[in-house]
Amino acid sequence: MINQRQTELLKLIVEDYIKTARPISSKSLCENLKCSSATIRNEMSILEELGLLEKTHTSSGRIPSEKGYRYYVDNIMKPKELTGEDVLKLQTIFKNQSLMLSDTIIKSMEIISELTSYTSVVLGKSSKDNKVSKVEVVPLDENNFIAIVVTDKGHVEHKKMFIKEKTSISEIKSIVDIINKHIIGTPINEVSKKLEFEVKPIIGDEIKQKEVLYNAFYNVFTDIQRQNVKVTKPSNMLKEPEFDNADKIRKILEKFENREIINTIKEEDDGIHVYIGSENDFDDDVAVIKTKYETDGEEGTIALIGPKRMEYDKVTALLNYIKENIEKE
Amino acid sequence: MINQRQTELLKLIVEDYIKTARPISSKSLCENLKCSSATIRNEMSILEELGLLEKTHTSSGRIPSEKGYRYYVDNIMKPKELTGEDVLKLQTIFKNQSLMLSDTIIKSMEIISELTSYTSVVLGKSSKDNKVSKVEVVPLDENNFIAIVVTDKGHVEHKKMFIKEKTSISEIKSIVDIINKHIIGTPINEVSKKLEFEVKPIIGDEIKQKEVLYNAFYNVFTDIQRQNVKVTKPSNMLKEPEFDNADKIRKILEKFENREIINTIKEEDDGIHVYIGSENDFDDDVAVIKTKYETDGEEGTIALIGPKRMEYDKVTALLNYIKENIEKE
DNA sequence: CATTAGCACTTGAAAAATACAACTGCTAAA
DNA sequence: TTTAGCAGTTGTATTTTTCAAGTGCTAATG
Repeated sequence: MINQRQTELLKLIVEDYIKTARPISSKSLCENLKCSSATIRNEMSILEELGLLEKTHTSSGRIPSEKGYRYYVDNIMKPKELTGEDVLKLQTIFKNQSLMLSDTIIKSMEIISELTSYTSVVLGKSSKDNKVSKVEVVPLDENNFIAIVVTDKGHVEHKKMFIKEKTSISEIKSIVDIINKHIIGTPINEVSKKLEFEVKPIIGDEIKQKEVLYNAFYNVFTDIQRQNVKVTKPSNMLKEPEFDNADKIRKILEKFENREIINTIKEEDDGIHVYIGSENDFDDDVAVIKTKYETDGEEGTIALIGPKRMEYDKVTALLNYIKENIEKE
Repeated sequence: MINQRQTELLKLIVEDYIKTARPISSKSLCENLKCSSATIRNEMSILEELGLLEKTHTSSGRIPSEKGYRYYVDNIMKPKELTGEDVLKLQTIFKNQSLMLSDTIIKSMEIISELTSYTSVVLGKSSKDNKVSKVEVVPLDENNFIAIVVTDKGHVEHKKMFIKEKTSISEIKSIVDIINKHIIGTPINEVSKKLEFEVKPIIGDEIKQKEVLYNAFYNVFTDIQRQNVKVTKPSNMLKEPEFDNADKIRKILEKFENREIINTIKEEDDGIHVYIGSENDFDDDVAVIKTKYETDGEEGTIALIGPKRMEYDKVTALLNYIKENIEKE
């Protein structure tokens, strides 16, 4: 454990460094801590010994180490009170009742990205609460059809079907009727099973093109549960001075463009989690703050990505606010 | 006009510079042009006088000027023959008949982006060929409904409607029936007009919540004609050495993230067009090659964005191939 | 007249040298 | 325990040096 003054010192250094991105000297903290620079230097070297501070070179001021940030986040920082202005901006999104939930989430995360000038990520998909409430086929011509599925939570998905042999709409209709009969009211995560074991056998007897049709619907149902990824403004966070290097920017950009890395954002635990530097898959200078959300019809993860030198208190408060508002809807 | 040898010289310099990104010296071209470096220097200074070549400093080799690239593109370059391998990759997309047209376009442009390591942009929207073929409302609860519109070319759009007063599905149905009666078969660009002058008056007499319902549908129809933007891998082109500078990368990145700039990609003229350096809105070191496409149900622009030092011959050939394949579908 | 050899000259890039400001660590005194 | 004072360290910015890679020009050549 570190003492009162050391805690205060660490707090000052972290918060000052977050603001300025420059190593903090002992002299600059005299006023705040009401003691001489020499005293502060003594305390600093203790914190350095503990691995909470680092120097960029022998005679430089101190910066927080990864462990220092972690200590700050876990033990020192308090979530920041949101400003009225910020709340107002977010409320205009949450109050708009004709937005679909998934759009509300995306829009609110875009706002956070703007408020913090970091980068936001939303990983969302329809949850298993969704039950199929309508299955429909619209013919385009004799070979092409559109399959549409709607769930009771308002998720709509569609897919084109191409059937080699000319097919009458009545043939299709009869299949859709069968599917409707068996599938309506089924939670989407159970649809595949039902399709396989209840619908397929029946269709098999009736229609020749069963395979294509069956597959088309199978795909629509799969798509409904697809992870949706939305990344906002990578350039935002890349403006921070730690990324003032073409190669570093390119490396991070590629990660944003790479679905696999983005999928590692997915959060399984409840609560708001902070991943600092080596704790995340982006870069040692990057921090990720994320939280799972789970609500009627939609679930996923929202995350903010920025420099390790992130305004943790503000971001934590904002994410929490969004999570609560999403989940109470 | 420039003579035979000067043309050959300009061609060699442009193509060599595109490959290497280094100024081209007179000596390095001796073998190709079968004359001494002094002769080449003489020719070079003529081309420089004409504004087709530039030096990076007094004693450097030559690089093409913007005008030099333009001359190369307009008068020297011939579209490159595509390799069998490239064609094969693209054909697997075009032959997949269960892809919707808009997905085919996006996927094929992703492939081009990969083949060239530049960045591709697709600006697409459903064309006015689309006629409304089905309008439907699915109820979620007493206050919320999903409005769905399908066109005869297979475009599907949906929107959530929130209605303050509890509304029975039969009330809604009657409106949908009216809309269906008047709107089916109408080209989407005429729907707003019809909605305003034919449907609105009738609804006004029948239902109290007309405003909200009417607006919801109005919005769905508007959305169907919305410009869709798809940008692939900005990081691709930013790997080129001319962008080896954090600030330059950030500037260009922002343009990619800014819808307004992206919308300037839109091309009105037929054919394949090249915009070099100051001719485009991105950066003096950037070139944009784009072409309009227009096909049954979908229209828009496809573009490739890369360094001014772009493989114009290859990109032109690829874009042309895509355009032709889209339009013959 | 077009071409070329030869050479002086220019320049950027890389490496080395210099100067300086901003810190720290340590010692000894309060 | 705190602090004043000072020697010592290091990065950064600036200047200097060196060097290779080119060019432009002149005069000779076919």
